[in-house]
Amino acid sequence: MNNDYLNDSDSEKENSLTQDYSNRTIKRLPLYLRMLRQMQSNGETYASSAYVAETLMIDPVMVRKDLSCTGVHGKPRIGFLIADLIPAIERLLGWDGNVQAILLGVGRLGSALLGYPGFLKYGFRIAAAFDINPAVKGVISDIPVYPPEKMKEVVEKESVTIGILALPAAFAQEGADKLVAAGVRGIWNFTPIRIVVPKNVVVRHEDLASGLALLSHKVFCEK
Amino acid sequence: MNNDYLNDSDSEKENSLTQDYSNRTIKRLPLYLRMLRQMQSNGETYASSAYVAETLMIDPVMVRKDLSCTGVHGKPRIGFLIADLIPAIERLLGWDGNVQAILLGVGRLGSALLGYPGFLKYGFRIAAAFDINPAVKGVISDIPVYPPEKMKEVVEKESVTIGILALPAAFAQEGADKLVAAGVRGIWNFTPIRIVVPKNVVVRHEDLASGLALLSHKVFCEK
DNA sequence: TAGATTGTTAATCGATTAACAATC
DNA sequence: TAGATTGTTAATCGATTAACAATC
Repeated sequence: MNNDYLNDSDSEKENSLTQDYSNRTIKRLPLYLRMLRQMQSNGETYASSAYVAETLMIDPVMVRKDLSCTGVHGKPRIGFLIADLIPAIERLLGWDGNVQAILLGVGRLGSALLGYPGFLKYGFRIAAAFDINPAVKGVISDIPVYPPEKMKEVVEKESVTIGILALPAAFAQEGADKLVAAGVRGIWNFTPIRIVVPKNVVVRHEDLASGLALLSHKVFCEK
Repeated sequence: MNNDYLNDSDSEKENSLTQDYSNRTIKRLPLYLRMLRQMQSNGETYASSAYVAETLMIDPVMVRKDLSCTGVHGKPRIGFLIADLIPAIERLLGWDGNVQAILLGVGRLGSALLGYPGFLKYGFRIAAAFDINPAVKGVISDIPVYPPEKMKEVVEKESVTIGILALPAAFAQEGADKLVAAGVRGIWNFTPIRIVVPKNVVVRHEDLASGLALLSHKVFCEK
């Protein structure tokens, strides 16, 4: 059974026969990246797994195993060369190029995502946003908002590869279809709907409810 | 090693000796809940695991196993009584009472969360928000915004149990300390910082970067 | 050298999937 | 009864943790 759509689809196989990094490793890489960048801007040259592990509260063995996926080798008694590690992680995440994205649905969540400055750190740029409602046409947070008809044109002109779905649930599948038709290769889905897409399109389902479920279950139902 | 802080801390043990539902099950429960509510509002009485599984694209065996945690028993050839399942899931998630929450940091993400109407479906209510910046004082999306000094007072008066952390990274730990001092029992952390809290406070780290990492790795680095 | 750190292999743990019995 | 569906036990798979060898 295919579980790609779930928020934490850590258990997939598909075409990952040769990869020796797990999904959990991939999810931790941004933590390392953020920390390493900070260390670098503090003037540090090497990072030891013990130090990284303690700061991020992760087991040091896991840190070494995760970092070994980058291909960078640490030096015993010294640690890993930060200047090597950062680009290696970026490459592993596909964050080295300039990834162009578009956003569908400029509601509350959509606007928040448009204004989020962090995406650039991930080599990400939201090239444009789209909304059916003509009232939101214009420019929000320096990003132009167009009607959906212009989607394909923008995707082609700007080489957009990622679509962000922030529509009301009722329009989720319709929006996904439009994104696929326009030619995106990955969809970051913020709706609670499991959208159906062709096999060659990757979907990441970002579900706030599942996170909240875990938190409130632990607070109210345990101990 | 304690991994509670990670976005997908699916591997914890702690005080869950007697529980027979896994973290992954808990994360899936909101999906079932949403679907069952929709079915109920469509006038349906029973839900079969096969139908739920197909709609949500989950293995039917897993659906049955997940639903069995609720204590509700399905009837062979018929399915599960929706009217029993809904309150059972709500109880398992702690979503049956009226959970009061407060939000720290009324920036872009914070405002989006304030305006998100979905929380009420999860039995959640944001009672108040707090921000150091006096300029944002007032009312946003019908929710009052106060200076941090009022936090403890509000937590006590409104029986607040959950704190939502939507501050800039640099103030994350400071904000967490304030939430703990004010008496919340759980923190939903939207900053990329691993905050340190006493053992009796539950933290859920909601990390968009990890989701994006998985998506872009699959799009750009696989196949 | 001694000691700190890396990096790998084996054991364990948790979650999913497969097989199948039970039930209406 | 026959057949569809539930529900449980065993096998498999993936990820973490433990143990320890290798290296500077």
